[in-house]
Amino acid sequence: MRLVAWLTVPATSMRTHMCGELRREHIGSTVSVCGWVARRREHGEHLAFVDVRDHAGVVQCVVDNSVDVRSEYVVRITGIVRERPEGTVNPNLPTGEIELGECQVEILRTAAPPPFPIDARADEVDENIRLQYRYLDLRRERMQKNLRVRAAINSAVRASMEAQGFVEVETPMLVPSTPEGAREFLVPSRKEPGSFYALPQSPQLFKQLLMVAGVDRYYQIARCLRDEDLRADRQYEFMQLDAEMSFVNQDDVLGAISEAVLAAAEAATGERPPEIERMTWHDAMNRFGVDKPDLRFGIELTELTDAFAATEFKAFATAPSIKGICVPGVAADYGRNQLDKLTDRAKSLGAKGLVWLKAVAGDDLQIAFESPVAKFLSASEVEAVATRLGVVEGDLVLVVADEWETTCEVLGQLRNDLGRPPVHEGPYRYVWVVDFPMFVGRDAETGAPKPGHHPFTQPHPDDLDQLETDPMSVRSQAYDLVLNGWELGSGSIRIHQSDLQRRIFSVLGISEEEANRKFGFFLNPFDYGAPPHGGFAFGLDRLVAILAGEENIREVIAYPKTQSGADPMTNSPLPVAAAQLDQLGIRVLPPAAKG
RNA sequence: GGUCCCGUGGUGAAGUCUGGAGUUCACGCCGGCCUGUCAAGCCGGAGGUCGCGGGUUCAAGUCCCGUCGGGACCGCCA
Repeated sequence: MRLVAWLTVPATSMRTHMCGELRREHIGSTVSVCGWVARRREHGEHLAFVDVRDHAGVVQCVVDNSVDVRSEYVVRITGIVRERPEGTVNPNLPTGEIELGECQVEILRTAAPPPFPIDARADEVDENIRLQYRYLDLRRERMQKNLRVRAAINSAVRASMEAQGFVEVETPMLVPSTPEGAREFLVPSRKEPGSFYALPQSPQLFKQLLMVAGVDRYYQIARCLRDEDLRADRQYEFMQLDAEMSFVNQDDVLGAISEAVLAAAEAATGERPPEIERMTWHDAMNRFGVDKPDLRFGIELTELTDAFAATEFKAFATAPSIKGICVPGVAADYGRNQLDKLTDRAKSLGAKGLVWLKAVAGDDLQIAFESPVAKFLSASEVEAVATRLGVVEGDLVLVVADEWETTCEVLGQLRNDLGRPPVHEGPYRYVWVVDFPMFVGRDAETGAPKPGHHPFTQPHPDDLDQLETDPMSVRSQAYDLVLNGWELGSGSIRIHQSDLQRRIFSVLGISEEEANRKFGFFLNPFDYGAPPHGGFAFGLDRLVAILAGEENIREVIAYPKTQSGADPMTNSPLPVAAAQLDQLGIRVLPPAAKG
């Protein structure tokens, strides 16, 4: 973190320095600082220590105790920087070697006692109260840091994109409602009562049309809005680095976005991460059981299907896919009760069951397993599990047998449950997940394949032949960027050829008439000359949160909403006056009667 | 739409399982003392509709039902 940059704020008519920037080198100079009273320590009639805080830090001011300053008063203090007397240096404070003496105190504004302490203790305060008094919460060092990490990342992203020839174009906030995708926020039209704009869930349409327009490389730090339920990593409103490029292939896009992400990471942490590795979707599922693998820890899924080819254990005998994970050293921590809970968890994730094996010492330095199914396992099967998973005494082995995808998903979730470190721990592990399947699942009614990314994604060139014959095996040119198990964002190479687009619609079971009705406004402009193009968008809130060591994106958003979508500070959302609704031609239904 | 956790002076917690006077602890606040502290110290004080509503009971912060608010997750987020 470039803390130094935060300390150097130009002097104003009221202050010469920031509180937090004063050091030994300033000894002897007369300075003025402005800020909030962080703490006051009184020592008799004529001595008090007042810690004054601004965003750069705190400095101790020695004042006459007759001056009545209290917590969070806004003050301007003029004094002489001097060395602290021997034995009174505070090594815990960057300004701890000096203090301000002979202080003149000017009270710029008195303050009521804050509802919670403006320091690290507020980390424990009910989040609702922090949000209600967000302006006080933001006054704290942690939140000031988060705001500034965010600003540094935004700035680095802009610089990187511009250095690569991207041009920032702003797209509208009032856009048409689109039939597919996330639920939208609607904005009523006053001039056309009954008609509505939508707030953009992303600038997708507009950025692709900028490619048709010949902009070549577009980017925007764009606000996106989705009316879906909120989570630790999801808000109604969030920011994306949105980008689109012409005359490119997948490598070109990944290269450009990698550059911006690495520049952002360097700005936030001071260290440029190594080149971002790539992994196919299939590898990610096979080894980690998720399409957003957290590479900070092991416990990889290990293939066991062939080892049980001739097993007597019925649940394993017929399963298409058998895999296991080995959680090191925790066998003793899991009693029958917790193991039952793990089994329930596996079942709720879709598995038929879960086999657990505790590694214990066997004969001849061999590993043996303590497990309800141990008696069904042959010596060679035990040997295979122990060897392939690298099991040592005290490990807990979990095995799932099911369809390949279910086996992977269940074990992947258990792997995260049992092994995933908190976000602020360990290295940053970026990974591009590529070669996503073109189609995921089938429509329950029509049986047609459903698009994995969106219906305008280019299939993988090697798989074009299978599009009609074996659509589920077709890979797409869609890709995700993942950091420490969080999906930062996704993108794809788009279809710019009308014949290929028609083939995709046909596979999806969308008629030409329906395609025109639903997507014509988007695709017809392509007939005027769409260049080959592709793009990407990633969530800045998530990137900032991880780089700031926060588990929750609310901590890196100045004014976030609660899980129910409310803002405790402004009390929004609120009812509006009837006259306002009349003007918009809107009538609100009474709340539905509860049954 | 669903599952789970939480709600006690301004703040954080204990008390709830096993009902018995608004009880306790820390911080903050107010007043006093205090000339080298630094989350100062010492003495004194004020401050609560135990989220809200209903029920059971001689008696409810505590048990039951409902409801509101907050959080984690599933669904959802092409």
